[in-house]
Amino acid sequence: MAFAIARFAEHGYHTTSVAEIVEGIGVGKGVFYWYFDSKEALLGQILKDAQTDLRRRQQAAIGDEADPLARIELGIRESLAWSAEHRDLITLVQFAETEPRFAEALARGEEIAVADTVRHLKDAIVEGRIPDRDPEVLAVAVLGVIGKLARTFVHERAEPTADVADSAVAFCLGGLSAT
Amino acid sequence: MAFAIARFAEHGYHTTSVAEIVEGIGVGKGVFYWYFDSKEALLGQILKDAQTDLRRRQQAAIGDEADPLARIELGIRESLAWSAEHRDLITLVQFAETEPRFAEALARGEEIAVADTVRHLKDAIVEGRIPDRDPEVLAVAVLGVIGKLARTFVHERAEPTADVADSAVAFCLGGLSAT
Amino acid sequence: MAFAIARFAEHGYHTTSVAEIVEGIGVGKGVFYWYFDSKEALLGQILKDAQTDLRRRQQAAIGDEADPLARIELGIRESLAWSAEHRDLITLVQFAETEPRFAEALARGEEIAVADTVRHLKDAIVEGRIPDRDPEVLAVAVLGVIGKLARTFVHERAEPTADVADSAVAFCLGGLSAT
Amino acid sequence: MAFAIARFAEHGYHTTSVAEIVEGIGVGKGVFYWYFDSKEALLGQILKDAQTDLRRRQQAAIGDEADPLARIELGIRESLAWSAEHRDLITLVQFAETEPRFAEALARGEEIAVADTVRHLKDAIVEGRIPDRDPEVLAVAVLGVIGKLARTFVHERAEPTADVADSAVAFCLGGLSAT
DNA sequence: TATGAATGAGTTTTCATTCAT
DNA sequence: GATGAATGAAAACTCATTCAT
Repeated sequence: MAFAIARFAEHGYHTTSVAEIVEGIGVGKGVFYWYFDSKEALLGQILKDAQTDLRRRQQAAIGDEADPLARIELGIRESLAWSAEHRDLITLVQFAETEPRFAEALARGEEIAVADTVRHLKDAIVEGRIPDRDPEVLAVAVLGVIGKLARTFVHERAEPTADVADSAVAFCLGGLSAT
Repeated sequence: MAFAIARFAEHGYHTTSVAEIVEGIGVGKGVFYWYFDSKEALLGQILKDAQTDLRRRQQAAIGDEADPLARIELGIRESLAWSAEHRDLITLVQFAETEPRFAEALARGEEIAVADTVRHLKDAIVEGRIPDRDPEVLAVAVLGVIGKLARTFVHERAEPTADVADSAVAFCLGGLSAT
Repeated sequence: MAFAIARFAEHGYHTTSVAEIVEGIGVGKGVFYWYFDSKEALLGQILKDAQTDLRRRQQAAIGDEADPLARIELGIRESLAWSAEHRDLITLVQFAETEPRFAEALARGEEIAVADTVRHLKDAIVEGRIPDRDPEVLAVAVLGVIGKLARTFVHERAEPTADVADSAVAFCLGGLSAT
Repeated sequence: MAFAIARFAEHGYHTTSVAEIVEGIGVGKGVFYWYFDSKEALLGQILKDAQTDLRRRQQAAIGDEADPLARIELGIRESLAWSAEHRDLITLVQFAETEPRFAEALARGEEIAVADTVRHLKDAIVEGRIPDRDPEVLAVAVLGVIGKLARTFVHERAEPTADVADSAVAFCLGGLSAT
């Protein structure tokens, strides 16, 4: 799977053949179809694992932090850190969203991510920390900032993610607080 | 081209065949290759036209507005309005970014979009309207918000774009002003 | 036709499209089909004209020469001279022989060429100038020498055909006289 | 390959499709591309093998014969015998010479064939067996006789090759000895 | 378990030919 | 007489998937 992720991200899903993948890891085609029902199933598995892993990481990072805005900040930082480690997956998700058969599966994960953020935002609104605006829109805006910054600045092994993370946090918290 | 854009966005670029396109518009296969060198060239042309059109629209909307933050607001609103009218193109761009051969061409357009925004941001910083932070990062964050909101909320013929636009503007200006 | 001959010889018959030809001479496709029923008919016409022209030239060169071996020598020299002027046609004939639909038409021309030579050879045999061997085989051998030398040494605008012609004549007359 | 050779020779290279070939031998289309990179590569391989095989046969036939003219005679007879067994290849080579992309590869084989013959001729000249004329032209003339006779008289499974071979040898040796 | 030759439907692309203008 | 856009059959080639070994 690791090899497939790298190839898909580098060459594109459709332009990477199963032959290329099995050749790259030095096994026969049969072994591929032993582990995956199809090429499509492989990508499905990759996407599912990615979403699961990111969410687990975010939850672990947030822990039992009580402050909702602090929870959002921790989520943002963890998302960027995860993105830095999994650049290829970002690309793959972006592609998968453009084909209906994959988009469907992704939509559920996206909903969960939005729901997580919405929960924090509602808490913050209730506590009077941020003005009362549609939390769903705000959540999507935050995810948009993170995703785009991840795609643009989090290069393969670049360390300076810290600066970008600071900016991202400031921008998002500022945006959320705007009246 | 209009038909191809719709099909590509709906079914995916690779999963839409040239046969499907020409059949859909009721012409022979040869006519496709009379107007386009290849399927790849068709998408290239679509992307190029899209970027050109969006930029023209933004510039027209901004006009000679003197206030840099107002220019950014106008740009955001126009981008969302354009996105509402060209949902399919948003999807196509998203896909194209994931395949190297298309990504290259897109990169130039993206650079221009960022540069446009950076110019406004620098003006705003000089005028003391927003704090002095890396304008490139801020510009990308703004584009991230717009893109994600466009993809998520600007459904095919939904009118309520106005609300989302208000939120987007508030969020972005708030984010830019954050210290 | 001159342009088509050049293109066919340079790129091959099948790899040269009608579009290429009409574009090269700056006319529309319609005009091509006004003068020729098909691409195949064009090549057929070219081949026919070529055979006719070569034969006319040979007959003119031979004139009313009485000596049969002198007639053969004149024919050889004229063939090589003609080949020098029509290198492209040599290539085209060579190709045409390899496709049944063209080969048939060529066969008749070839038969005539062989028959012409055979007549001279029979005269020479009757006069005791050369030994009595199968004149058909001898004729073909002579044509083989001429054709191969033409293809190999008679380059586009090379003058030194004279040397080659001398060698060809000597070789052929020697070969015919061999016991 | 054997089937392809037969079809190409019978119908022409361009007018024989890959589909026709695989259908003829009762396999799927993919198997063709498993063994050959392209239709072009198939012909390339056929031509290469043919040249290699013919040369091997000639060398075997000539063995360590000391007399240069005897070597040439053996070469001529072996070439005609080989041609009788591989009529189709003769046709294919003839076609291949008319398309630049194949002609290039053939040219090297032809050079070798000429060089082989030139070597014998030079020996014969040094030994005073034949007059001192340009051995390259003589070699090409000999190859022309062999090729044309092969194409014309060596029909599919005709036995009477012996007569033709005798004539060919006589003609060529006579031609070489001509002053 | 593992291999990789084989399959064949499906894809992009070409191009001789036609015909409305 | 000319044009060149349009046609669509046919070609080369790809590749996810299968299965005998």
